[in-house]
Amino acid sequence: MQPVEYFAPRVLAWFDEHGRKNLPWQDNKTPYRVWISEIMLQQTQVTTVIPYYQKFMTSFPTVETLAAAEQDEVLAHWSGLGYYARARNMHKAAKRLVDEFDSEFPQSLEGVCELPGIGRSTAAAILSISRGKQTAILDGNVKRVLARFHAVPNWPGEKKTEQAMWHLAEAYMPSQRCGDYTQAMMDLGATLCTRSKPQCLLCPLEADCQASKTPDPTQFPIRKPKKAAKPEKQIQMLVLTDDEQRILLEKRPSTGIWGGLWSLPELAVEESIVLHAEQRFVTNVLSVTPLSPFRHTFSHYHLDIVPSHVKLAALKGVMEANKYQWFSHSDALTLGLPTPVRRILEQDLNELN
DNA sequence: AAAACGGGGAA
DNA sequence: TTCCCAGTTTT
Repeated sequence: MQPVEYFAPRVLAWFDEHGRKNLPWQDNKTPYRVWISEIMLQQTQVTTVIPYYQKFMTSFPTVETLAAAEQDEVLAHWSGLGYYARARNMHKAAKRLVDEFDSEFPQSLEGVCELPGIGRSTAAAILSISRGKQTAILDGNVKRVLARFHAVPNWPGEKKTEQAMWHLAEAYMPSQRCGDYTQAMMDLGATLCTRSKPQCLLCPLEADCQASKTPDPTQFPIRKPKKAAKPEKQIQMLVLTDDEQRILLEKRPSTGIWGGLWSLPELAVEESIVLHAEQRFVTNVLSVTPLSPFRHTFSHYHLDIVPSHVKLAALKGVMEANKYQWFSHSDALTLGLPTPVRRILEQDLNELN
């Protein structure tokens, strides 16, 4: 592998040849103009940002004009870009700059990071591009370039990994042409070292890029570990009715899933409805009619519900007080019911009457 | 349908 | 400190 000091010159030479240098925010690179562009570019592609940026700069050419504007007016200029909290943060930061910093952008990374909506990477981009400071960025583009160059074996979302990547980013940051280097790294990630279909053959770093030596460089950065597939559970639910079309509901325990709500009696899918119901409710089953099964998804598992409509003869035994109760169909729908239970009752009405 | 994105704010 | 979210695009 080539020494660290070869990295930036290659990137800069590529930038001189292929980088973008005529974007609206690339002339008159004041901290204010770079700041606005970086905030807009955080969430949106260059081609979308350009017209927004131009209109924004026409309306708010300076930090003073932005600070003096009404929030509604600022948000109107943001309309369509999304993440509106960032426009609000930006407006707040503009007021703070004018009121507390005499309209001057801070010189230090720490100072810039104090402003709402500006974190370490955005602060570094502003200072390197507008003031030539040697401050490294680590945005999504740079993370991808570095993760591939070193074939980083861990997910960059882990704080340990991200910390290591910050060290890499700072190690490669040159002391000259800092702004061009920042822009070059963003361009490299955006145009060559893309998430899918990277153009490794055109990349100035290809010779020493560890990922490019693997069969599939797009395996880097390592993807976020997807949380384990949700388990699947199955349950039968019974719409038990008596000779007056009333429905038997069961009050659930106050803790756990659907705590305190009224629900339908349940049984395992492999159990016989007739045997189970006749034993549990000490009566005779007159008929069983299947309703449509469906899936209900919780945050942590899928529940496949197999509902049936069951007509019972008069109850012979006494049931636990308060736990079970008969309700007319319309009364039942006024209760606190879990969503799938409400769905079954509505379905029951449609399919049987 | 799910991941990515950079920072804020809740836990 | 660490975790989760916003709102849209991309895959």
